[in-house]
Amino acid sequence: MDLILNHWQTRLNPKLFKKDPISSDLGLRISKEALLLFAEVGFDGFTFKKLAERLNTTESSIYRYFDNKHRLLIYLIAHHWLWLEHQIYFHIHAFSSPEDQLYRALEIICHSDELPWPFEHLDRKALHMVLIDASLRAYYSHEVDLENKDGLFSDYKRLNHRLSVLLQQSAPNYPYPKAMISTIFETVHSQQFYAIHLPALTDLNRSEGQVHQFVKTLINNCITCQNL
Amino acid sequence: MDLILNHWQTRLNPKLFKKDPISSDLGLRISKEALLLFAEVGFDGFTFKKLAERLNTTESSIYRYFDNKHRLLIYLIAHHWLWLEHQIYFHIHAFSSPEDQLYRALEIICHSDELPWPFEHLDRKALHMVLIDASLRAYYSHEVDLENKDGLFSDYKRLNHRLSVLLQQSAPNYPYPKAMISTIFETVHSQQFYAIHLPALTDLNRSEGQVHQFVKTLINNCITCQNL
DNA sequence: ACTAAAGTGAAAGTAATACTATCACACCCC
DNA sequence: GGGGTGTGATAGTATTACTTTCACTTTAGT
Repeated sequence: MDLILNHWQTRLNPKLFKKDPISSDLGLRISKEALLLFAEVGFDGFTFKKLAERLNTTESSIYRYFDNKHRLLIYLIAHHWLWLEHQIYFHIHAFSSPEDQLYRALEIICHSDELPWPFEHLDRKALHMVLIDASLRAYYSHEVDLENKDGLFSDYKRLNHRLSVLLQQSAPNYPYPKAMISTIFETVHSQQFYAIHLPALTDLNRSEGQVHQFVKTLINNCITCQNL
Repeated sequence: MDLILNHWQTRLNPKLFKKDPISSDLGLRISKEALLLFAEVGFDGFTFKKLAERLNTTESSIYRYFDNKHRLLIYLIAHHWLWLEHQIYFHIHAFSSPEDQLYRALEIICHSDELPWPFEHLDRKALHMVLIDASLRAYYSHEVDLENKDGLFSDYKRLNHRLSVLLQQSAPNYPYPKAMISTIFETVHSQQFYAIHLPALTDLNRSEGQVHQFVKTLINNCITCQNL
């Protein structure tokens, strides 16, 4: 397990943390419990103090690992993008056409819940809820530019880029591949958020199958309809 | 001017404020300056104290009008949805087919910058920036459910509903009209956010014309391609 | 012109948050 | 047995998000 952890961990941007959380038992417990706490009380309700109490440790100890709760959130979410990218490239290389690859990628994105999950200390379901409820907080903050400069979003951006390329190859005349892919990533979470909290805004329910159908149609239309 | 203001103001949900901001000079100054401050420092940087200083008044006076900065933000943004809805229905009734109506509505949504603007005390450009930078904060909060119950998002939801109906009429076989419309509303702002802060995620620039092209293609594909 | 009510400003206070700093202790590895 | 590394405990600061109270002024009603 340490091997797996280290393999993935080393691919995370070190600027996400002050001290590598997998380098110690406390670090692992912090990331594990932080994820559960985020899922439970949301981004606004999350404080280092609450987290410290749950772990029978102190705020100062947590601050040794993470600058603030915002970076901690980005750190947790980065695991999702990193793993998603790996799974996508693991599963699509068998397909030869970029189109088939893209559709397979969409399936994986929409059913990420059901994939194997290498980070044993991070609860998959909790991460999924956090992605739905709080992932937008990860980049819609007043520190976006700074954090972007530090490369904190590079995992997400790289994945976005790779899928854009596939879309471009599948639909050479479609002019907005990047915008389409980022829209899809956002949509996958926001539609689930709506399904839970603002159901008037969507016809989808929380089942990922429906979300998958929705975004598949989006892509399908890009590829088959070239009537601009 | 008071007449115009009152006409629109009365259509805003009174739960958005504790005391009607247009009922007094201070109230008007608060909403006016709050908008500018939001645009300047973002949601996180915004405090009632800063606002009070700018207005040469006190925090307690502001609290007489608004419960907290989050509701104040929703209050400001509600003006946009209300006015957008009115403009859309003013401009589309000349068209007979739901399809034409929908396309015209898209134009209006994407070029809302250039519409006349009835709220003289609220800076249109600042509101536009706030929509791009902070509008997601309006509903992605840990109080969504409560605020939704209070009807704070009803203007947005109603607009969403009306356009969904148009889309449904234009593309009777398309199964996800609501999801498509909410995706479009979100996209119009988020793609502009990306263009400014995370340009790797989009091929659009900030010009609303490009955003318009992008979402028009989305709708166009729904209507013309029925290959599900 | 007198009164009551409403609106505002000033000041103080509370609880919580987001940190930072210091020191003592335990442990583990040469 | 000494020197780092990791942790816990305590304390402290600045800021935020509010609430409360009181005094003052303007306004509205008769």
